[in-house]
Amino acid sequence: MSERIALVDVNNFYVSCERVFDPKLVGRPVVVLSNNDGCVVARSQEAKSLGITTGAPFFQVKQFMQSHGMVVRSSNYELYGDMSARVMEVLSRYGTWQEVYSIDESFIGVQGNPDQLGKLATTIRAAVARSVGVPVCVGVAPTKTLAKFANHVAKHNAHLGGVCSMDSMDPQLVADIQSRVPVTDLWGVGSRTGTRLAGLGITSIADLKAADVTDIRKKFSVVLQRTVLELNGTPCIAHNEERADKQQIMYSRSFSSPVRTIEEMVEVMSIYAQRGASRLMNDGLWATLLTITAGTSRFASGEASFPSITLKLPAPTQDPILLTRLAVGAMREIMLPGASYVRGGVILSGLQPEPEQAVFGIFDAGSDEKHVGDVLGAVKARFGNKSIGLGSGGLATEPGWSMKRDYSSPKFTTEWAEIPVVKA
DNA sequence: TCTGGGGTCCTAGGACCC
DNA sequence: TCTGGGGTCCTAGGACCC
Repeated sequence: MSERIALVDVNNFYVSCERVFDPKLVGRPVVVLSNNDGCVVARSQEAKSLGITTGAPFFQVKQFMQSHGMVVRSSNYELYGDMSARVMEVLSRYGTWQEVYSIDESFIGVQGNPDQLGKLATTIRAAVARSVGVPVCVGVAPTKTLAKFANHVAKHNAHLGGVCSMDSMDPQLVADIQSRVPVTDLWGVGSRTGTRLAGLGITSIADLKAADVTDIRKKFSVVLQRTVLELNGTPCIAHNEERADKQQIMYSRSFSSPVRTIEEMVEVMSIYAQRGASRLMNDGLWATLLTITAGTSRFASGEASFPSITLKLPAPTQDPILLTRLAVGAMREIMLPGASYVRGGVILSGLQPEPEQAVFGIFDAGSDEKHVGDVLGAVKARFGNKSIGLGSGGLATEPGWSMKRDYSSPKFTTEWAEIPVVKA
């Protein structure tokens, strides 16, 4: 009986979600695009085989995709979020603890001898397929870093049937694989660190595993030191079973057409600040810092401008009126009129639970202004997000810069009007 | 013409205090 | 002319992740 960690993740998650509701997509090359239909963020195996890369700008590969009969979808985060919750619920039944690590993957604590662990991994895979309908891979190992690695092995070796439990593997085979897989494929080693490691002759996972930990600590960081320890079987990355409280809430989007005037940017900030305030209320959090940002395209030749400023709020708040007023006022000051902004954002940080003394708006009274937020929230919950808003945030028609989603699938699971109809 | 969004953790350096 | 040392808190920026 040993304690082990399983890392379960959904294969090509967004594409797999689309396929659940549109089985015609099975077996075909499919890609899902980022917000604003900007670039490719998810690809089916068939699309990967045709050479489509993650992050490829859509406009560059559009022709190629059409000529190969690829299916394109805009991202549908409501659908993916709902499907994610279903997968996580199933996984929670199989672990002694669970840490939801991202929208499509979760660590869970598992126990057993090598034989039992292998069977459990297969059982989990079948359970998710049966109750949610998406394919997963399972990696089982003594540490998180190794569980990630095992998952990687499961994914890249079809004959393993989507599971890989390190306890059942021949150690020599593990060593062979680790000497072939580049160190940058490892969880926690990105391209920057990879370049520096290469300078020291460390290019494979096996090289890093054999490196001197104190030397790594000195030359790099405690983060990479932990990775080396974990590769050698010593768990040292803590699990956060209960969701750690959020540290920040960000609402940031690129625009479908550039924003150049103060009037339009005021509209953007007004809407984004109100979205941020709604999220604060949903999460029961109050912000003490407000950051606003905007940016011109990094790919354009025109005048570059990246205005950004952080304001200390007078007291913890979630008030949409105050946040809107401050965001709009600050942006007026720092933006460069005439520059072609392609994105903007509002970040709320210094988050905390309900404070004893909160500030509500520009008046001193308090209760009435708190009321405004509550009423906005209630109306949105009942009639939808676009039903009400303050100032420019209440525009009934979409502004010219708002997000483009030309290839969206319906909200199959979260919108009554869009639930699929089954005819028997 | 058109290149995503939302997070986390760690570190270095400055301000401030005794 | 000489000009400590140690601690905490905060922030900006780097690196990474999906």
